[in-house]
Amino acid sequence: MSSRAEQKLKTRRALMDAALAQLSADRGFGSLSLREVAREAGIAPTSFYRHFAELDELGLALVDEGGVALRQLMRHARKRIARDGSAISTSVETFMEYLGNNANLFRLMLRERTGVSKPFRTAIRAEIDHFVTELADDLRRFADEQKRPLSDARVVAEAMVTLVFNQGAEALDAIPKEREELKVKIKTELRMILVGSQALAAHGKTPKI
Amino acid sequence: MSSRAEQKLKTRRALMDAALAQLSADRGFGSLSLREVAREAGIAPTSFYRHFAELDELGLALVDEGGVALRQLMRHARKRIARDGSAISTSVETFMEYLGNNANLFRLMLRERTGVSKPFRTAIRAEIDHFVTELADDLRRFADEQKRPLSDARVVAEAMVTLVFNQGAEALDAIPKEREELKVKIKTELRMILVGSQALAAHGKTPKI
DNA sequence: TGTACATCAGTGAACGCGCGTTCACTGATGTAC
DNA sequence: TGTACATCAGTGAACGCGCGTTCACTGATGTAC
Repeated sequence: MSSRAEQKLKTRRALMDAALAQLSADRGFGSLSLREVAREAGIAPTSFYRHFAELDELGLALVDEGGVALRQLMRHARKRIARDGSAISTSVETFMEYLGNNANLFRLMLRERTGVSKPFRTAIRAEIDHFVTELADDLRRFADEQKRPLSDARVVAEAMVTLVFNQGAEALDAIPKEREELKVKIKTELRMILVGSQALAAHGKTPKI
Repeated sequence: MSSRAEQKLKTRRALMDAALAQLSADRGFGSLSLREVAREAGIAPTSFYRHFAELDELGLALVDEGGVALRQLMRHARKRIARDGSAISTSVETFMEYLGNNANLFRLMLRERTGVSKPFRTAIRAEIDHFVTELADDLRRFADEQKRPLSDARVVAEAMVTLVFNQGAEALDAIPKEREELKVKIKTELRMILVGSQALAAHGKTPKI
C-alpha cells in the first residue's frame, strides 16, 4: 500500500501543516521551534532532520507553496475578469477569497515579506516580483484594448500590490463586516491609482500640489 | 553632580539605546533577549528590572519615541512646504531624511507595525492613525486652497502612508543610488493617487477598467 | 553642621526550562539473486 | 517464490546553552532631626 516514499511524503506534509497550523496573528514563523513543530506533527524531534536540514528550510518550502497560490490566484482572476469584466472589483474579490481559504499561508507570505530572515525576504520578494510583472503586463494589455494609455505600468502594478497586500494583512484578522469595508477601501485606492496613471499619461504633467 | 535620579535616567537611556543598537535588517525586536540588552548596556541582567517590568515595556517606550519622531517629521515637513511649496516632493524628502537619521527607530516602527506582538501593533497603529489623520487634514486644506476637490481624503492619506512606509522599509537597507530611485518611485505613486482622487472627485465616476 | 536611619539602583548566585543537535539504535520496507 | 542483505524513516537518551526570573545582598545617595 504505502511505500516508504509515500509515507515519507506524508510525514513531510504533516510537518508543513503543523508549522502552518501554529501561525496566527500572534505567532510568527520566527517564534516556532523545531521541537514544537515535530511534536505537533507527531514525530520525534530528531526525525525532523530526515525531512529538512533546519526549520528555515521548511519555511522556504511553505513560501514555494505560497508562490503557487499566488499564481493560481492570478490565473483564476484572469478567467473571471474575461467572463465578468470589472477588473478591479473582480481581482479584489478573488484575492480576498484566496486569503480566506489559505489564511496561514498568506499570513506567512505577508509577514515574512518584511520580516527578519534574509532568505525568506528574498524568496518572497521573488514571488511577488513575478506577480507584479504579470500584473503590469495585464495592465498594459487592458490599456491598449481600451485605448486609454497608462504611465509607468510597472509602478502602478507595484503600488497596487503593496496596497492590496497591506490591507490583506489587516483583513486576515478582521471580522466579516470590517472585511467588507476593507474591500471597498482597497477598490477605491486601486481606482485612484489607475485613474491617476491615466491622467498623468494623458496630459503628461505633474499635478499642482 | 549626578543625583540618583539622574543616574537612573542615564541607565534607562543606555538600555533603550542598547536595544536600538541591536536592531538591524536581520534582527527584529522579537529576537532580542533581556540578558543581551542588559549586557550591551553594561549592567547586570537583574538590574534590568529596576527600569522595566519586561522587555516589551522597553519596546513600547521606543515606540513612544517613534511617535514623537513622526510628529516632528510632520511639523518639519509643513514648515518646508510653506516655504518651498512642492508638497509631495518636499514631504518625501523630509521623510527620507528622518529615516536616515533615526534608522533603527524607524525600523522598529515599520517592522512591528505588522509584527507579532499585539501591544506593539496597537501602539504603532495609534501613532500612524494620528499621522494619517493629520495628513488627511492637510490634504483637505490644500484641496480647498487650490479649489481642486479631492474624493475620500482619508483613504488618500492612508494609501499614501502605506506606500511611503513600505518603500521606506526598503530604503532603510538600500544603497544611496537605489534610495534615490525609490524616492522617484514614491513621488510618482503619490502623484498618481492625488491626481486620481482629484479626477474621481471631478467627474464622480468609476473608471472603465 | 553632624549623625542616624531610609531608600533603592545595581549585584551575583542559583533555579528550572525548552531549545537545537549528536549519536548509536531499531525494525519495517525494498532489492538482488 | 524464498532468502540474505541493504536502505533508511523514525527513535530515545544525552549534551551543553542561553534564557527569564527569584532572592538576599551591598553600598552610595538622600532625608530627618
